[in-house]
Amino acid sequence: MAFNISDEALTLAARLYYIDGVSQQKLAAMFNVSQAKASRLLAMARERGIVTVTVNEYVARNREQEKLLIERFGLKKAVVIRVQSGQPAEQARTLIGHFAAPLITENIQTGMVIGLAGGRTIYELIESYKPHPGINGVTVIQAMGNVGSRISSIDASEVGRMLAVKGKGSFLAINAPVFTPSREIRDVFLNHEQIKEVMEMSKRMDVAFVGIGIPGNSILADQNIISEKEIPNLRCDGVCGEICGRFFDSDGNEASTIYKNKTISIELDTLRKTPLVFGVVNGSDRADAIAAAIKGKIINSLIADSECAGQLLKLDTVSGKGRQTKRHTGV
Amino acid sequence: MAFNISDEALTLAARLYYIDGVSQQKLAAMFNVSQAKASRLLAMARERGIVTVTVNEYVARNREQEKLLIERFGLKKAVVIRVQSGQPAEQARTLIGHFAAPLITENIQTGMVIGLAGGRTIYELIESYKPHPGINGVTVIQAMGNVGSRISSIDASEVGRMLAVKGKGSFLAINAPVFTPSREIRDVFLNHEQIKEVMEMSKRMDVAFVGIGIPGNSILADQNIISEKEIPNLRCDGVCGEICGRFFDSDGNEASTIYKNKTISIELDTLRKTPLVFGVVNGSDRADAIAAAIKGKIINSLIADSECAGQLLKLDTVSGKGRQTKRHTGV
DNA sequence: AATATTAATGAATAATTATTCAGGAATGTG
DNA sequence: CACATTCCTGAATAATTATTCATTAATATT
Repeated sequence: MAFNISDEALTLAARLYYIDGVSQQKLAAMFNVSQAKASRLLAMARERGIVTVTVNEYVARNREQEKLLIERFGLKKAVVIRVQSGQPAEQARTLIGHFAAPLITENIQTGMVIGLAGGRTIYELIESYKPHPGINGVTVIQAMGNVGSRISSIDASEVGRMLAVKGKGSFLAINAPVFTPSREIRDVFLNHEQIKEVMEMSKRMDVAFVGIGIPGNSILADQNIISEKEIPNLRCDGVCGEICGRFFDSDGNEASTIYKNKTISIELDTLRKTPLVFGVVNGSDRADAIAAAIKGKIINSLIADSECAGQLLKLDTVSGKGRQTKRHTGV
Repeated sequence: MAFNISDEALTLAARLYYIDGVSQQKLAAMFNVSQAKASRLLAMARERGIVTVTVNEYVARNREQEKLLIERFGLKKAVVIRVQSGQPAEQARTLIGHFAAPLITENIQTGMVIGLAGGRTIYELIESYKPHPGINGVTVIQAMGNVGSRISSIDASEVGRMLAVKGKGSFLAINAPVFTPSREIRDVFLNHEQIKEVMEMSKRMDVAFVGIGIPGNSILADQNIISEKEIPNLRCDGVCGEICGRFFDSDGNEASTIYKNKTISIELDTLRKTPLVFGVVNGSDRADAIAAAIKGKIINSLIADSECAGQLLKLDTVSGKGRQTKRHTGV
């Protein structure tokens, strides 16, 4: 019954299976072992490199665009995942998540403090993230309050929890809504011990991953946290984009909106002081917002799809104004 | 739903599946198709060569031994399949069948007349034989009468039938036992129209595959066609080996035994006139018999395992006598 | 355009492969 | 030597993949 597992034998098994198409069942009969063993032998053959599977290189990243982005926008890091033009957003997000995930692995070490917002692309990213086996403890900070009380898997609190688990670390949640009804209520929350702790810790962030929304399209709009009719007003207020529930103008400075003093989330200034802040984006409708966020130094790195990168690179050069916001006077 | 199947897309799919270990299910979700389609896409990627599976070369044949056999024994063709020493005979036969089968493909063309004996190794050989798709008609001749009336799948009649099917041709059976009780009965069979036809056709054989038995170990002994106590007598008669139920001495000349004139099978002289006659053998107990068959020009080619070939090559050189039969005077 | 023919597709299913689990052999340890 | 531990193993099962089959879409033919 025992079969001394020489490379010779494995090579024969692999040859019969992979080249000649002999099934594991038949292979097992030939070697007088169980099919389970045959499966294991083949796995062993693969491990030992007796079998190699080669796939024509798939060029997942657009290095050219990455280089241009870094040059033109002064980014620290840029990752551009290639997508087909017109590819459904859902697919694009999955691809970004899949191919950008190794970057997370690269940039997260034991002991780090990580700020994390929510959103579908960030979800995919963290979902695909495979921690280095050695990692042993990170601190994940929920970067913004909860968007609605019905928590879905893409919300910051869930995504953060997932990342903390993968990093064998702890998760600091912001147990508060992202928008409060009034400044006073916000202050009540901010003065709460739990939230103060989070805010304190946020100042020690090593890296953060945040999404970038635009008035009409963001996790906030999705969840009807911003009502439809509020959107034109935001535009009037000069809002170009949104990060962690904080709206900013085309220079990347926080805009004066009705939400400004009612927001519970990591502050833009905190992000500005964080060594590495990735904007994680997809879609070709928010190039202005991204440019503004970079200009205002809210983010200094980017994870995006190639369509998005393309739009960004089409903008008037950095010297010029990113301001292309169309002013609406209402709907 | 439709996904224009560019190499690009296939490469992505293949990369995700083969490199990143994404399941077909998930792949299907990513591409918005069914799992069935995912399976088909991957098959397409393999066909198009986007994916290649390489297995370290398994050296199935011992070319060195083949060369030596051809040189030393003056064989036309020799195929030696490597086996591990001590490998169970059953496994050895399967390997011989598997790796020698392409040789059948090579040597069988439409219109040929093929003589075929039975036996386990020949069974494996024919079982593994994959005809060239273009083949369209061969004539398969059962080379020896039936060994017992209980026909098993390894008997010449069954194996012959299988080969005829694969070659899209016809099968000429010998509807008679290999041994008859007397010379007279044999003659009755031989004078039967059906059998005469087979014998006539056998003179036109292009190629034949026959097993080589020894008194104590052959399909005949297995099936108790030769009784246990007859074996010593055969040895006394100078029998060195057996092909198609015909016993021969160490010079490869038919021996005088009680079976000699009671046998219904292709004649040794017919084999001698056949352009290509393969002895199909395995095991290390019949080197003498093989040498004798070659010497007597009953066979001119060989399909064997490396253990068998090794024994054969160990025999005193051709110049010498193959005669190493030990004489027994009884049991 | 109407019809036949071919190709493409996914749901259901069959076939195949990987994994779990429990039992036993081999090996190490007191 | 008794015992614990690890390693192997195959049966059963879970998971995955390939194929069948019926349907629909696309294309060609009249």
